[in-house]
Amino acid sequence: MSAKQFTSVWFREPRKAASPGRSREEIVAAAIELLDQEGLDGLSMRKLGAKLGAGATSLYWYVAHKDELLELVYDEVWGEMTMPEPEEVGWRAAATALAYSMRHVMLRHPWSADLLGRLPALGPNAMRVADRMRRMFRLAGFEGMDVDYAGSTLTAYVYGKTLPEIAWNSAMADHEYDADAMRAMVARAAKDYPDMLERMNMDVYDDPRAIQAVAFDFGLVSVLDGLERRLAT
Amino acid sequence: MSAKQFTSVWFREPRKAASPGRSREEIVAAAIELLDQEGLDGLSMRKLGAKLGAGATSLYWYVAHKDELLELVYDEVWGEMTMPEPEEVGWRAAATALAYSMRHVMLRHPWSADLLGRLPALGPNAMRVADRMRRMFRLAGFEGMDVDYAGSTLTAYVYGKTLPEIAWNSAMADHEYDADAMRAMVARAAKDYPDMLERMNMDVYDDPRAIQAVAFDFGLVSVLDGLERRLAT
DNA sequence: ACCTGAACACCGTTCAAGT
DNA sequence: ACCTGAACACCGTTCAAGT
Repeated sequence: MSAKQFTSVWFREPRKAASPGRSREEIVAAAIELLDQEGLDGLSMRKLGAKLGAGATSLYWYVAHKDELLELVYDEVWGEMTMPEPEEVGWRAAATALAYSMRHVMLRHPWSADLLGRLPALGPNAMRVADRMRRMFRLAGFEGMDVDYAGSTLTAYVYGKTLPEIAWNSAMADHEYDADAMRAMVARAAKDYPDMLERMNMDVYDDPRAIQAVAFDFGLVSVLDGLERRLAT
Repeated sequence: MSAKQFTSVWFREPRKAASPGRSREEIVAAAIELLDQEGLDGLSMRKLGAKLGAGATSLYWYVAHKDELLELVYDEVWGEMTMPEPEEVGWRAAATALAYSMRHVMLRHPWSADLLGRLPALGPNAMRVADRMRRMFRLAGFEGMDVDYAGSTLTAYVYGKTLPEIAWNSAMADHEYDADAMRAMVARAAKDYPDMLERMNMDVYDDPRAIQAVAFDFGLVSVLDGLERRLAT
């Protein structure tokens, strides 16, 4: 119906670059600070304006709407992801390092989980990582579209695994954590499934963070093994 | 700080079950209808009340807050996921079927992507799927915590892969899709990376849905191969 | 060129009051 | 037991007006 073309912040020239007023950089930095402190719900145009000592709506001069601001902020997240040059360490070590870096950046900025996979990743930092990842998988031996497929398999795993971790962490941060109470609750939900109840006796609920770390590595190794297997055939 | 215990709709008795007034089932059904029509942003307590011919705030008698309503709705999503009995078809066929079913349910209810991984999955339908998945991976040969790890590897992949698909689809639905314009835009973003530009000539942008389907299968096979490899060692 | 304030059309949630 | 309406404290965004 709507004839609007798809667009993105990255395709609009920023308003005059430098000059007197506020800059995009300043706004983005303040936004990230607010996000780290208060989460995604804590970022409102009004609060951000106030933080910058500006009127509630003055940000609309720099940014067409809130989503553009989020696109900007989102690319900063990509900027924090680090990864060795695949040519130097080999593809598998590079892939492992990238996966861990993605996970740590997400855990450090829990709000980023709500942006990942939802916003177009067309900023310069996202591009840099995407390029490195492509080179990594070509080095491994993938060709044509398989390079893309391998890349999205890896990122899908990392993302899909880390997001629930973040949700769990934040639910736990908002509440008093009590391993036994938790166990009792889950046991109640699982009461009809003897096979699930067996899990209750394990130490899953005593040190959830440690378990999460082991689980992440287990899956990562599996995914990389699976990709490696495709190269062999 | 807050001493509140973690809780969930599933741990509060529903208000008197049957009886005259509205029922949870009725409310949940209306909520899903609204969600399918207007997406997550389209679901407000006021609109849902109106749809049920009730005052804006009468829903608060059935549900403590909006998140509880979402937990209820979320479990319906799990209820739509189908999966053969692993004992009958073998673990790998069952895992493949489950993965595809998850993907299809998510694509059918795009709003569910915002709930998956974010809300605790403690409802009866979620439990049923979780139990079947556990039995599936035990049948495969996993033991102890590895059963969990294998399960969360699979769901992480499906979820992490499908969510960006949904975001892409909805961005495209809101805009006029033009393969060449899209190509030009991405090319511009990738201008510094010759390796990425090479991709532009492929047919990625001509039939995105078909490519997504192939990509999903590629990754799924890889993940299952990787899990299978762990069993061998 | 940059910023402001008022205004519009929304939210979720609480709560005293009604039947 | 169930539902209502008014009220509170918020949202994103538009826009005419100011400097």
